[in-house]
Amino acid sequence: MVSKNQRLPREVRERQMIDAAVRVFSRSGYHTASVEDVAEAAGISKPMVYIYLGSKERLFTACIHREADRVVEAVRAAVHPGEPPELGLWSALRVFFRFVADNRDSWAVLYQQARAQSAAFSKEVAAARCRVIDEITAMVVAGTRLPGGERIVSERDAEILARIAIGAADSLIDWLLEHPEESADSLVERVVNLALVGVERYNTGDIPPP
Amino acid sequence: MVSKNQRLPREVRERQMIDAAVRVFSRSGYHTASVEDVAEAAGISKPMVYIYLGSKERLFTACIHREADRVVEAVRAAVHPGEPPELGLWSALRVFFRFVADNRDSWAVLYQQARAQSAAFSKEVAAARCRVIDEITAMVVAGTRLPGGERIVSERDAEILARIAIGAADSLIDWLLEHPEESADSLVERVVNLALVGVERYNTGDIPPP
Amino acid sequence: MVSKNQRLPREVRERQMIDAAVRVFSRSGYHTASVEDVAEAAGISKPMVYIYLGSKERLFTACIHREADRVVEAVRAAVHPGEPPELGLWSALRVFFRFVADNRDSWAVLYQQARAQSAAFSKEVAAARCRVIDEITAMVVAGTRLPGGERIVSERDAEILARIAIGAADSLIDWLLEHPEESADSLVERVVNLALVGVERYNTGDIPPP
Amino acid sequence: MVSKNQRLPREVRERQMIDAAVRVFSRSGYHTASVEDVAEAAGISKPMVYIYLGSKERLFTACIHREADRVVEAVRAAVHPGEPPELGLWSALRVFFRFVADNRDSWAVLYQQARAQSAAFSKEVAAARCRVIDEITAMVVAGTRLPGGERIVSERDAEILARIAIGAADSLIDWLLEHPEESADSLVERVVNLALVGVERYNTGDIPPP
DNA sequence: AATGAATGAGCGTTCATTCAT
DNA sequence: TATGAATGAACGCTCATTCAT
Repeated sequence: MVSKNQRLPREVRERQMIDAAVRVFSRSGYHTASVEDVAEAAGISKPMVYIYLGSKERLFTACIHREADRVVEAVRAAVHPGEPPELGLWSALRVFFRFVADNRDSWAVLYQQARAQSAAFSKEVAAARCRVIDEITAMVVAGTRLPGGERIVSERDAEILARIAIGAADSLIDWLLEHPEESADSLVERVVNLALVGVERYNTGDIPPP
Repeated sequence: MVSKNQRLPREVRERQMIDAAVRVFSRSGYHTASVEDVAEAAGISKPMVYIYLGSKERLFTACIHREADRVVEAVRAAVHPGEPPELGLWSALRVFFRFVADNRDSWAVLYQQARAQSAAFSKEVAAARCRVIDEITAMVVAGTRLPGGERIVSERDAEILARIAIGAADSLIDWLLEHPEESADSLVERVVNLALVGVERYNTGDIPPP
Repeated sequence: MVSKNQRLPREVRERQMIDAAVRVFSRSGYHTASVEDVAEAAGISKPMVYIYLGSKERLFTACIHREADRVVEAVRAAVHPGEPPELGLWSALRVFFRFVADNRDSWAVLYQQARAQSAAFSKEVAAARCRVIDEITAMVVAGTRLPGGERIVSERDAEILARIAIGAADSLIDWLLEHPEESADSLVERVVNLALVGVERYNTGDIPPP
Repeated sequence: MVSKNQRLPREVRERQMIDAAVRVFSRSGYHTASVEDVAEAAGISKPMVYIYLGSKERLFTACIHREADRVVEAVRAAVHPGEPPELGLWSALRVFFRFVADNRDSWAVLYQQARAQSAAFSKEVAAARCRVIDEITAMVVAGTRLPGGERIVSERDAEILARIAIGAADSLIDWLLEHPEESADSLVERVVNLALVGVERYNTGDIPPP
């Protein structure tokens, strides 16, 4: 660990703190984790957290903001403008799943911890979470447009699909943890295949439309 | 409000407490809610909670157990033995979605709160949550069997489908809260239609297999 | 254990309670023991204690009174009026030691517990303890009178001797507990012999008067 | 009173706390005294006690350790290596009595409070108390050796003598409290004289060997 | 810039005590 | 007579937060 009492530029210190906070909040939960725990994990003293971030709540908010930025960025980077939209939808979903699988701490803070706290906890937290949802929705909208540009799913349905994707990703993370022999990619493969199986069965008349 | 200091049999009081606890834990989160809050919501004094349930943790565990029982029971009741399995799958899923939508507090405690607390919080809580997942998995397994009895999805894939259903239901609950004009049933309708749209597009070649 | 809900005369119930209380207070200490513990040990319900004794403090006081009576009685019974006083002193001391050794719970409540509570705990407790001290003092006074009736130790010195006897008995009880192979009688034998050794050494000049 | 919120080095504060705790525990008893009481007596706030000492039990243990050190040190300092053992015994006893008389709070905590708590309270407390007993026993052993070096009392009897000394000192402290006109020294004088009286009477045949 | 020292406020828990039956 | 049901009050302990250096 780095030696104590180092003078570091504010920006660096702040990143250290948020890194530590994401890790700690993810593993212990927002309330169980103490500010002391975070400071210790960041290798600094408690008052530093207050000097830089102001309060535990603001520290948590900062975590949410940064992690929301990271997901949004990852998803955006996966949608290539020139690409045929359908492929874009699938590859973007793959990127999103992979992000969730590869950044469990980030996701746990952003999604599970943020939701478990009282809804009125912070308007800002809700807003940041919304940005992620909106981004995924936008991705779905883009990916479900026909080549000609017409929509085949309404805005509202796109939202629903986005939520399903998010919920599925969140829920499957637990499953991944319990099955270490699977990877994020193999999981996506399975999900896609399952969709195709469904399609097949409809085609063959195995499944009657409900 | 009923007059205080009523002498009620233990069984009744205990149910009142758990009812109140589910409500309070769901809205404030496990750590934010104090035992006093729960007692007040149940119309009794704090020591009663300890006399009957022993500790905050045991109170929470009791909530999880009871709510897990309720979901499992609801899903089981929806699977009718004589029915063709495919219909069974759809109707059972519908029942599950409706349960989640109609019992937001129960679900929030059972799923969101239970997950947000550190995994080591209580073995029992994890076990109770598992029972729900297993039940849904069993339902999916039953519903994805061909009429002849052969399986078309592996055990593992059935688990994945169950998780997707759970995650989707959980995630869509937020969406329902933000769209009060929709009902659980109309939501399920949308989800089913979206699935069919996907099928259509595959059939027409709009969507290439990924 | 006796069957519950028996109607017993007050006197009997009260004795049961005090018996139980002495046992419980002695083993757990006054504050650590709860009224519930005492009630349970007596095979009755908590409110009974309050109906009969009124409060925890009064229950404790009752214990002290009864046990003080018992010591006083035991010591008195050991002092036979006709007996030459010197023999009386020794035999009474022996009786006192034996009582302490044979009634550890009583003594622990009467002496150790009563002293450890704040001095202002109860005037009555102090008074009851005083009765024991006074009784032992009287015994010492009687035992240190010359055959002719003249005193060889002052009232004040008799008090001191009594205190020494009490303190020694109390302190040696621990020693007895740690040496189960010794009995109260063998211990008294040792103490007496030690006194004689001291005398011998004075006589032979081994020990210079301090 | 000193102004609040003084920043003092840990070592100093810790001593203040233990000083206050000894005083408070001695006067109110371990259970009756609250940590708040101790904090107040030390002129600090409650959390400080926990930051430095960790728990009420550890605070009490710290008191026992420190006071045991003090008695042991006092007794050791009184035994001068060159001195003839017999004189050593008497002077060391005198020092011990004086210590007990001059440090009533210390003694009450070390002996009375420590004993009144359930034996299972803390192994450490029992161990610390043992150190005192052992020290006094060693002193008695040293003081009852003949000039030539031979023993005249067995190890076991030395232990008994030590217990008697301790018990007598403890018991006589109450007597001293009730007779403020006496001092520790005058009390020791009385005790020694009483021993001599006994010797005289044996010599003159007034007291028959029991 | 950085931290050891310090505290106000609150929570989980217990217990002596009372009420209603 | 006897008890299950119920509570007010207090205590041990923690933690977010601030002050003084």
